[in-house]
Amino acid sequence: MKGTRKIKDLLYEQVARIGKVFSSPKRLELIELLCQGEKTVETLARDASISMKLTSAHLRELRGAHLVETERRGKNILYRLAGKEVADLWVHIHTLAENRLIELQMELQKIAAQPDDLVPNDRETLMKMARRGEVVVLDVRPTEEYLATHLPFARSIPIDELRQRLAELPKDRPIVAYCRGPYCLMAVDAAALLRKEGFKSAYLRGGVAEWRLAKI
Amino acid sequence: MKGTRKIKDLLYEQVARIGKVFSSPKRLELIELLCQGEKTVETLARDASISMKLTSAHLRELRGAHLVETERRGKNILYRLAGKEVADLWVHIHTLAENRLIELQMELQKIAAQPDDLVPNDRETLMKMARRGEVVVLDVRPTEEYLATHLPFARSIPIDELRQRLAELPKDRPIVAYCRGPYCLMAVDAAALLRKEGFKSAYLRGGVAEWRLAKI
DNA sequence: CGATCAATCTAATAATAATTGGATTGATTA
DNA sequence: TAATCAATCCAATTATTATTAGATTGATCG
Repeated sequence: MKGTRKIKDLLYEQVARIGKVFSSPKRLELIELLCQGEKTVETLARDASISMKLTSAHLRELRGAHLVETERRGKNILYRLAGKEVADLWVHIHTLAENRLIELQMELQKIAAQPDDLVPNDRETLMKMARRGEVVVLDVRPTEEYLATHLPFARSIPIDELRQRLAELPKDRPIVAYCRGPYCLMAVDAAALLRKEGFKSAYLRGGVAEWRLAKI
Repeated sequence: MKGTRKIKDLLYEQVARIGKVFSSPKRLELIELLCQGEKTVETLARDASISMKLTSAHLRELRGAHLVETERRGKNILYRLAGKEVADLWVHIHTLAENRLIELQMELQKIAAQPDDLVPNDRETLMKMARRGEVVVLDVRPTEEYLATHLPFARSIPIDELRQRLAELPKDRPIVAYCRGPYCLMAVDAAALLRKEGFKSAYLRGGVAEWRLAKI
């Protein structure tokens, strides 16, 4: 009742350290990238379109909050998330944002490749269909990310190679593309391309992190 | 692939708006208070030990992110969370913080009233015992908060009145106190007092928000 | 070993956010 | 209607953060 205030301030202060990490757009993007698997600073910088110095500074923050771990591999330093719960929190935060911020909803709607690039709504039936080969689940992320983890039954064709490798895909069954997550846009582009080429295309909004959390 | 960057920045920017709200200790405390039910600015300011102006400013941020709603009631303005998901995210964030930050773990350990003020670990058995009257679940928050929501089978004795009302409690059965959450400390104080007075006391770390989320 | 590369550290500057004081709004009460 | 109260708005002043530049570290490779 008396000296409680100082303790409380200390406790909330600590929790806010975690919150701060999620308060910068760039850091959020880095976290989403790390959800795809471990990466070097260079790769992260390139994928997030920021300088290496700035990337390094942001990663420093992440490390300070114990949300990522590092490991030296030769010349490079690999970063990875310190646990699945970090990916989970990212999903929780962006989900809340999508629920609450009309602005974000509107932006996301604009992105939708085509009104009828239908997003299969129910994961279980999608998996059932994928298992039976009634749909093709297509991972359009870079190969390394596919190798790190991917959805069950997914095939890998990185978005850059898609145009050249269209022949590998069937025209009679729907092709469901996915990428890193709802802000990645590779899957949207892939779906649009496929549709233009006469395939039955669709895409998933989420990536592996969203999928994992939904399964639990 | 081309003008993607601008869109991405916009999207992450939006999500970061939510993250920013959770990046300030004071705002976190306000959120936890709002998890207990709707409150006026004055009440929030008092409970969080900050000036009304500053409280108002922080609440403005919360409102800007659509995480709280307001309603005028006579002279006062009531604030409430805009949805359960907001409380959920608060729980998710502080849980991650407790898992990742050793500093926070240490602080929380220091608080523990007594090594043997055992926290009943399993919610279901606790509820079973409460239903049968084998334990007394005691809500030590202010009465208004108890009225807004409380745990099943809980009795209300605000911490301020506890010393005067000890006679209402049994000495033969354990008394499990709880309050707003792990950073509130009222339950710890209550448990310490009860123990000193010869009761079998314990306390829960979580409050109603933590309980709700765990049940789902 | 000297050169190169990936990444970090340090310090400086630019951009944002927190906090406080003074004036203002909307509702209530004398 | 004037006085009061709760809360907000506005502007100014302080802290904190983000970002960039320059020097430095640790590992590899010729």
